[in-house]
Amino acid sequence: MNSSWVYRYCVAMAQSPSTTDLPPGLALAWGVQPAPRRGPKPAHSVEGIVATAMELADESGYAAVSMPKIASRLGITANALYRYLASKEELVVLLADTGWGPPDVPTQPSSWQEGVTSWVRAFVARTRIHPWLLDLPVRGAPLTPNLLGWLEALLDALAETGLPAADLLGCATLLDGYARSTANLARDLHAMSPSPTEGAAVAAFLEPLLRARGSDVVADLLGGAAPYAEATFDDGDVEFGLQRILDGITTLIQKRTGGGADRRAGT
Amino acid sequence: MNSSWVYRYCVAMAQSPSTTDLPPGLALAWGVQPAPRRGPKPAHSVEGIVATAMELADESGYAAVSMPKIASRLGITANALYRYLASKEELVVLLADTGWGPPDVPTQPSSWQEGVTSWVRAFVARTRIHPWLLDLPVRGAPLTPNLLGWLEALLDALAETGLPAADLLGCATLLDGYARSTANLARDLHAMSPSPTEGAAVAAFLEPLLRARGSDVVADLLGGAAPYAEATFDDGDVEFGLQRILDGITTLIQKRTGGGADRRAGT
DNA sequence: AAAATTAGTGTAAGGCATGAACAGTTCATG
DNA sequence: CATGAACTGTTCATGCCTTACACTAATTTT
Repeated sequence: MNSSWVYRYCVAMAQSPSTTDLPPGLALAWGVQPAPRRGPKPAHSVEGIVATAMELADESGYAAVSMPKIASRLGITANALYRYLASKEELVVLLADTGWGPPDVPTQPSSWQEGVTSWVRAFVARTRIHPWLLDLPVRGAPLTPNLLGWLEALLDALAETGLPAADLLGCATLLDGYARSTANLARDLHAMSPSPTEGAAVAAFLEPLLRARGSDVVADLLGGAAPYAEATFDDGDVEFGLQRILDGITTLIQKRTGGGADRRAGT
Repeated sequence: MNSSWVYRYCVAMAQSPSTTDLPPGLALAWGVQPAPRRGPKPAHSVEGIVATAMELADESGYAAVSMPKIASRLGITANALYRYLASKEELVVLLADTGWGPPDVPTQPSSWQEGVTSWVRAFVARTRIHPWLLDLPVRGAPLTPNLLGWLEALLDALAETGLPAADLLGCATLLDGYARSTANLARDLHAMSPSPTEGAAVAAFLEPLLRARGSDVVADLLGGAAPYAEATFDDGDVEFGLQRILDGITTLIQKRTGGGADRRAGT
């Protein structure tokens, strides 16, 4: 298993030739002080702009976050924003970091299972507060303080397993992906208004087509879907997959400690 | 564990009052014949439009798929496309179905592990052929033939475990999410040109900051990142997390068969 | 005070999805 | 066979979006 996360760090930085000119938003996110300025005092601040963007996102989703809307809410024109931000992409980076915030997980979990579980729960809870976090077009590695804080928290929890570093990375990637998928699913379900009658209509449309081509398993599910009328995605849904992953990691620990070095990771 | 997938089916259909007017793209995807037309013969077809959109996506990514671009490539104006499609969202649905295509997995795997493994591999392989599949803004349930085909294939493979239906859904959701996350990661890594020297510069920038706030685990990873110079995301990376999930499902099977009914799913 | 630098405005270009009105083509029916 | 309905593709238009450039006004340094 190559260390995929580490890759993302390195690779995403391909554009930054020196430490002084970092990729958009990075220096800002890390609070690097810009050189003292000479002209008129800025009437606004990057923090204020990001906060306004977050307001918009909280109210109407990520699609509503546009430069003109942010600017007009601040009483300036869209172009003025570009005195504070190099591009919208930079805003998105800062928005992600601010939206995620610091990870709120217990620092001293009683077991690695508990630590990982609360991490995943905290992750999903965060996306419930700010659903638009899942819509942010963030590509590449997490490089901002809070995003790295989340990663650190997860790795800290996993470190208690005593697994080698390469395995920790693999597990972190697995869990991060799971948390993200689950949060996405929960968001999708929450976003659509459940209407059992019309859902049944589609089931009636699809079921014969599915049966006709032999997709019986899916057809059965669809047919049996009517009973499940409440569309809430409860914590049990989050828990199920998580439990499988925890069990899988447990098996890995046994393999690593008991089975000796007969197999390399992932095989 | 509520049956999350099934939810998605029902809920997504909330907009379709009757079978005759289905949500955008659904009837088309299922090949429902439209009523015989009277006017002039259409110079183009939905299939052709989707194929052109796929060309554009393959060449320049999903961002390049715009109505004007598709239209100009077909020699018509953008508005003419709306004689074939109700909206861009509909195009995206068809694009997803066409891009994924039928699942190419062995129909008779020798074990459920093998079946699931080849499903995940096929999934990831597909996203390597059409990376833009991961960018499509598809919300809600898979309701098109090929997407349901992929789900069916996964459930078929999982059915060999003998687990109850509710568990199968949970496992399918878990695996689908994993495959998607992994594919996303692989795509991100592949998309960025790896440049170890500059990656090291960022590591040098970040490491002291991370150490200063006590993020030693991440800092160590970052420091040790230099050796990993090749940015390929090999099959081992896909395999690692998959193996954990397979182990987790194995544990679940043991729990379900051996442990009796002392615990409900996911607890 | 003068010069340099910067904040915000106005203008504008180029891109996007999509709506409405319209011209021309073709088919079904009288 | 003719006529009208239906349909395709065009033009015109709206309202978004990001972002580049030139300009004015304010402020700090020299």
